[in-house]
Amino acid sequence: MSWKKRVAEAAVARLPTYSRALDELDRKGVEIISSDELGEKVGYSAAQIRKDLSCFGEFGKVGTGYYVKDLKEAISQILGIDRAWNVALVGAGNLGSALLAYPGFRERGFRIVAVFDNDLRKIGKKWENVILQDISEMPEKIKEQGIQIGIIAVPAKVAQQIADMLVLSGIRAILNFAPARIVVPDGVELRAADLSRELERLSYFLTNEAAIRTEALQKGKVAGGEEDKTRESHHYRQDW
Amino acid sequence: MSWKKRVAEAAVARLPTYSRALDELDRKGVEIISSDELGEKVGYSAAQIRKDLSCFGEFGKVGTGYYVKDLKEAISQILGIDRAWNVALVGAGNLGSALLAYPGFRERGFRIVAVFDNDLRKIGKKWENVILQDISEMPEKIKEQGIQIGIIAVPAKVAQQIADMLVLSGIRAILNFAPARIVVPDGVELRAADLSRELERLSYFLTNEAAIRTEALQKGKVAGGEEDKTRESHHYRQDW
DNA sequence: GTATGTGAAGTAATTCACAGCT
DNA sequence: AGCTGTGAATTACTTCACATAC
Repeated sequence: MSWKKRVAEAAVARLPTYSRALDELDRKGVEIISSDELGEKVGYSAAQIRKDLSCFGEFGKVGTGYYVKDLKEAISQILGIDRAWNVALVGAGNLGSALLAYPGFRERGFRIVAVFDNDLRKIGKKWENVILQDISEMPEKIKEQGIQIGIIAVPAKVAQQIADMLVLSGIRAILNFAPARIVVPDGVELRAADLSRELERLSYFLTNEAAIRTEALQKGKVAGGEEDKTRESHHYRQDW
Repeated sequence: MSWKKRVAEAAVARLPTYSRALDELDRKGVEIISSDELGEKVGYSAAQIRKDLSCFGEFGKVGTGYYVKDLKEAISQILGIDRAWNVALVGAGNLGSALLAYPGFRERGFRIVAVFDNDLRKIGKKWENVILQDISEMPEKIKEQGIQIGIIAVPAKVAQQIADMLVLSGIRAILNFAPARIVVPDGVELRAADLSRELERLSYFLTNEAAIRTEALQKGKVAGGEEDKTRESHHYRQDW
C-alpha cells in the first residue's frame, strides 16, 4: 500500500490510540463518531485526528462523521494488525517472563511463539505454553517459523549481541526493552521501550514543576480554577 | 531551578539517554568527551546534543569538550535523579509483579516502596521485600510515606479509577502501563507506557515497508550499499 | 587547531479556519 | 445546520554554519 501523501511519523504513533478507542466504541455499539467526539475520547484535537487520517485516505462522511466499524477496520489495515504476528522473545528473566505472560500483546494480535534464554536451568521448561529454548537455537528456530518481530528483554550489556543475532536470524523489527542503545542495519526497524526513561521524565517534572507551570501559565496553557467534570471520584473496589 | 531559555520537551526526553551514556563513560574511566563522540554513542547529532544542553546552561569547555563527571552530575540534577524517589505501584498481576522485580528502576533511583492490589489472596504477602497492601489502604499509606510517583499496572477498565485514587492520595506524577487513556487534573503529570503501541508501530513498518523505504530513498536517507563497521557479528554466548 | 554555544535556516508537526459536501 | 478534508499560519524541532573561546 502506498499513501496519498507523506505520512507523518507522529501520525502513525497516534494510530494505535485511535484504534483502541474505536474498538471500545464498537464494543459499546456506537456506530458513528465525529472527529470532535473521538478527539475528546483520545485526548487529541479534532483537527489533529482529521489531519492524521488524511495521510492515509478519506474515511469520513462530510456532515456526518466516521462510521466506527469502517474506520476501525481501515486503521487496523493501515497498521497491519488485521492479522496475527508471531513474535520471538529473548530473555526470560523478570521482565521477559512478565512480557510473556502479559495478555495485552495477544489481545492486539502479537503472539509470542518462541522464547530464548541462556540459563540452562530454564531451557526446556514450558511457560505460558511456550517451551524455553536455548539461545543457540535462535537463528534456526526464527528462520523455521518465519518470525519477523523480536523483543529484547536481556541485560543492557548483551543487548547488542542479541540484536545482532536477531538480525542474522532474519528478524525485521525489534522492540528493545534493555536500557541500552542498540544499532541495527537499514531495513530493520527498531523501537526502544526503556521503562525507566519515563520515570526520569516524571522526576524532571517534579523537580522543576514550579518553573514549568509558570511558563505554561504565561502561555495560558494551564486552566486556572476551571472545573473538570471527568475528575469526579469513583467508588474504589471492583474486580479486575 | 529556572532555565535560561525555553526548555524543549524533546530535549528533556533525550536527557535520560545522555545520562545513561555518561554513566557508562564514567565507569569506563573516560574523562572528557566531545559532542561529536557523545553523539556517536547515543545516536543523536552533535548539534542536537549541544542545543539540548544549551537549554539548561553551559556545561562544555570550548575547544575541549565536556568533562564526563561534571556533565553527568549536571544532567542528574536537571532530571532530579540525584536523589532517590519512592514510588507506589498499583496492581500486582503479571505486569505489576514484573515491574516490582525489575531491577532497572532501582538502578536509576526509583524505589517501589508500596504495592497495592485488590486480590485478597495476595494481600499481606511479601514480594521483593514489600508487603502487598489492600487497595483501600492506598490513600492513607501514600500520604503517610509522602510518595509522589505512582505506577498503574491494572487492567484498562479500572485504570481511571486507580488514577483518581492516586490523585486523591496526593500523588503528583503517574506512569500508566494500562492500555487506556486516563485523565488527571492540572498539576499532576502523566506518562503513558503502553507496551503494545510500539509493537503496532513495528507492524506498521513491516506492512508498509516497501512504501516507506521508497520514500526514504527519495530523500536520500537510506544508505545504499554502504558498509557499517558496527554491524559485525559477535560471539553468541555470555553470562547475563 | 579544536570544539562549544547559538543565531539563522530549514524541516516537521500542530492548529486555524473555511470551502464544500450532505 | 453539521462535519469533513485541507491549504495557510503557527509553533516546535532539527540541522547548519560560524563567531568565539581555549
